[in-house]
Amino acid sequence: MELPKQYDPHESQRRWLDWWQQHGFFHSRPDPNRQPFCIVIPPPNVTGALHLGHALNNTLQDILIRWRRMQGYNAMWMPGTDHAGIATQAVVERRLREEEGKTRHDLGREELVRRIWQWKDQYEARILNQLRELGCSCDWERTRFTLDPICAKAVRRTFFNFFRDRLIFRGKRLVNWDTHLQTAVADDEIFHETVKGGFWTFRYPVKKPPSPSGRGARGEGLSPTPEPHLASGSGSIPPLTPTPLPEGEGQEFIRFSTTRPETMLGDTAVAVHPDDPRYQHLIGKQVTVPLVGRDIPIIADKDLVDPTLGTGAVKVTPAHDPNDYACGLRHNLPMINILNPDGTINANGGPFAGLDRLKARERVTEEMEKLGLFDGREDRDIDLAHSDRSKTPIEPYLSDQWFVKMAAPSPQPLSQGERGSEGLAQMAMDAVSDGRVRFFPPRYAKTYLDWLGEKRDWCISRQLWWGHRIPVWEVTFPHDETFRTKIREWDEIAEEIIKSGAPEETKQKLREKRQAFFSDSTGGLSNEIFKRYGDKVELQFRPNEDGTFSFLACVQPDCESIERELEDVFGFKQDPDVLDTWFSSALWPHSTLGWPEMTPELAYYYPTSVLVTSRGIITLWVARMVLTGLYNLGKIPFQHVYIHPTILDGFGETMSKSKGNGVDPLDIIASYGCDALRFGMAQLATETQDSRMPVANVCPHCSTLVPQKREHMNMRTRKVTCPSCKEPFRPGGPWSGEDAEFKTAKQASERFEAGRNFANKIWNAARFLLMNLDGYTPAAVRVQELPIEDRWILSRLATTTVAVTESLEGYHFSEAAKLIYEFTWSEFCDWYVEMSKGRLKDAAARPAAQRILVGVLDGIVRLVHPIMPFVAESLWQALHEAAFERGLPNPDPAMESVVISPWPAYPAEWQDAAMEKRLAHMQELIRAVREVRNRYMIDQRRPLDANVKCAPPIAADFEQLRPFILQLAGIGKLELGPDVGKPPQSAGHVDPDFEVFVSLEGLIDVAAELKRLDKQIAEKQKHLQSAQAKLANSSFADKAPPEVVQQQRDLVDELGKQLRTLESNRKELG
RNA sequence: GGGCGCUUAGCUCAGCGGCUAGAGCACCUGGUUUACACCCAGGGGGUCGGGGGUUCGAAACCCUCAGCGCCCA
Repeated sequence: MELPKQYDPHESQRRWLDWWQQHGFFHSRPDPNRQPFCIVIPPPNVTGALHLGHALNNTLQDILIRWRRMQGYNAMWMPGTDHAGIATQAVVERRLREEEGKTRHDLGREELVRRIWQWKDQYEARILNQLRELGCSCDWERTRFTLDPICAKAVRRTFFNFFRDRLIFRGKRLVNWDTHLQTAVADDEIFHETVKGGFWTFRYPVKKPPSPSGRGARGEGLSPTPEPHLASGSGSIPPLTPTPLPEGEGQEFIRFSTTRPETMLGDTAVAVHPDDPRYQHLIGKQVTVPLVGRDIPIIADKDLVDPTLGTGAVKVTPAHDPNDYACGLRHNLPMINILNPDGTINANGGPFAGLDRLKARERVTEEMEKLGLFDGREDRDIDLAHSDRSKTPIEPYLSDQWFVKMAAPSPQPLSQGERGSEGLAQMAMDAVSDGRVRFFPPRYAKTYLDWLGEKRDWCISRQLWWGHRIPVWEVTFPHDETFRTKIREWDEIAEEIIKSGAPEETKQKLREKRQAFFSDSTGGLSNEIFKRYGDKVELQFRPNEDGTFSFLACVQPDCESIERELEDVFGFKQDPDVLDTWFSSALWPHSTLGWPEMTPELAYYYPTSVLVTSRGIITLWVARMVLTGLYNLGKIPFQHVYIHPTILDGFGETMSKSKGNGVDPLDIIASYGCDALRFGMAQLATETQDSRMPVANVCPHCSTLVPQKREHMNMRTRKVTCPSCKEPFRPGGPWSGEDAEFKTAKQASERFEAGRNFANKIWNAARFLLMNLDGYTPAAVRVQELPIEDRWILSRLATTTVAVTESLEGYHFSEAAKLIYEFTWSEFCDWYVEMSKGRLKDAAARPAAQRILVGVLDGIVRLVHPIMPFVAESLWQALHEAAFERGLPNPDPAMESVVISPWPAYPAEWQDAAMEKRLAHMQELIRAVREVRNRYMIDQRRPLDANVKCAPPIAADFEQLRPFILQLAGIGKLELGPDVGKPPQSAGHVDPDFEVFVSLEGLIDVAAELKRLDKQIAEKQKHLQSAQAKLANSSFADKAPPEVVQQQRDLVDELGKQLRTLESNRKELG
């Protein structure tokens, strides 16, 4: 049997992808007799195609899955995709704008969502295909999507339970508001950019007789969390009539600076540092906000104010700045919202209402100047938050949002999950602190714990149309004092009960109390709802800012008829918002397995074994999966979290399709093959955080790699001239469509050459074997009976196998790849295969040599399979023909596919360090002779004579290895032994255990040889001196471990000996 | 501002208290020996970012400075 000369990765990919699939090797079923190993994929966004970052993430998962499958685990890799709410909607909306000039409002909710589903179908297919092409051994039959009915049910159930347990609430909160898209965006959906701005200084007049204000009363306190006092609408704040300024001497002012003058319209305090002597006398006094005529207090706040900055006084706008917001909560300040959702000033801005905020900024400044209260402006660079989606500046904005409570006492009696009196965040922190969930590398646990430790409530609502719609229906009632009191009473009772008591009993009590309340209240509606739907509907009450009240009804999953009745019969309306994408992703490890149904899959595979992801989403995703897993099931979602590096481009920038530096894995596969891509991915998975991957454009005319330059990114360059063939092309990037004039380059990176070459190397090693397997007979191998070279390679194989296994256990993918590469290339191919060539021609030695060759190659193919499955399968199948029964130490009929073959493990006693040293002597000897031959440019075919002076045991080894030494070093006559002399004209090499002299009669260049010897002597002397200096240092001998001291002594002896030899050689020459 | 990292050969990276600091690519020399030129043999190339400290001993540990990246404010 003969293989082609070169490995063809594409042919291999074509053959095995379908074949694996047809044989169902990737499908797993629950089997109580086997141990599961399960990974859920981090579901890629359907926003766009995968890039190399995904290739890395998924290759590593596949390596783990394939390896564990070989180890006999029942391995299951759950695939799927994520709907990626805002990102996907934004992409579709942008296309709508560009291609049809329409907005989402032109289409309407239903039609827009339909279009996004179309987009999703297209990209989901593309993504899943990319994963298949990467060789991912996912259990494809189980593929899920975060918006599919199975996942939706889990979302509904979780939301309902949270709602029932009072862990979800609606409140006014300061959010990152995208005025362009008119939605709140999460913290991770914004980026900071320094822009040119200003720093204005103003002054407010201090009122003389400080008037006690009635403002600042507490909120109603009916909501599970205290709400800040909300003041919006002209009813609750003083009239917007500019007050005439106090005249005359003695008028005091307080000066402050701001980067956003328009926010003065919403100021509700001025803060100073409590210890600042300049302002002591002003604390507690009032100032007037001139433009709106509002009196506000001067307060002391040590957290908000840094007395060393600016004037030491700070205006406080709680509704429009995060720090001010916190201050407002501390001091119970009113929160005045001055913005409309589109970023224009609302009615609270009085005369400025209707102006865009930037226009208002100018106008406010002008008006203040007219009043003589403007003290100048300076230029300043401002670090401004921008929306990732619309690229417009973010406004901190007070709006209605839904939240999950992170710190509240978790009312466990009502939930099915784990007990945790400290709240959801603490529960998730404990799982990592006590080691139930382990991070690899461990330092990433800090990111997780620090973030959860802040226990910030999780804003889960998004003003979008694409996503899981919030399952809450609302109906509003007018203000009614009796009703209000009743509700408060009921609410207090409910609170009290939730905080204490045993599960079932409590639930029952709560039902009774509620029943009692409903039956005698004016809430005939709620009474009716409760009677009709029981616990299918969870009702809550909420006082609104305007004095009205709302019923909020959360409906259990699978109750569509109830939802319809609520709307049609009772006049409820569903909340228009959808849930944050991360809400559904947070459930991924159990929703994909069928929760809330207790499916066989959930019982068997959960908790999963390991989660593989990048550090960017430890907080957003990993933490929340742990949290919901514990809440919903009382169990962690995964035992290990492996965090892999982030791939950056050659300039150290993160890869992204929009920049044009994000490489499509299919481009790499096209250039180098999938095995090469995967090997490259494994290679760069070290413990570092980032890995650079310089990107090149592949010239579409001549395939030359043209390095990407910064100016090629972001579609800034349309034409590049190939330096090799001089033809023009367009560099790779986020272009929409083809260019009429220039072909567009694919992208590549030479870092994948190593993998391509390695695949070819293994291929050719196998090719060599297969050409020499005639007459192969399987037989058990008894290591004691083998010659030195066989024992050496088996020792190396056994040692490598253990090391590879340990590397994978510790998620050291790069180490595993390196070990397999070095063993295969530098030991098996470079030495063992070379040594075998003679033996294969020797009828007596041939059968044993064949067995070892086949056995070792079989081991290599298995070891490399998780990383390079295609070449592994090709060779596995090729071996079937010539050596169906194979394996060490006892041959067995081979498995149908390498995918299901057992992971190698060899007898520990095969590992023999002494044997490895003995062969290393031979390698050193051969290298020395080759070096002399190269240096003197002696023809490869001309035999050289060599004398080797060494102790008898070493000579005995060399004697055994004589045929290999002659063959590999090209030696004609070889003298061995302790009494062997140095030929008169010769070049040599001094090793601690032997000296070798190559006879160079008639060839020697005495001057060159002297020069070389002098260099060697100088090196040895330098080394000897440093070793002697160490020993001369008395504290070294005293404090260093004895074996280290002895090591140095031996080194000094050895170097002395070598020096004497070198010097005598020199003397003979000179 | 806080945190996590990074800075080692021309490039991309290993090494993370003790042999003369390594690999791949690139570079130089020589090679059509029927496994492989995606190859073989050999070679050159680094005061391990700067400074200070701990230690018998530091690329590695600590401090500090400079530069870079990311995350959180």
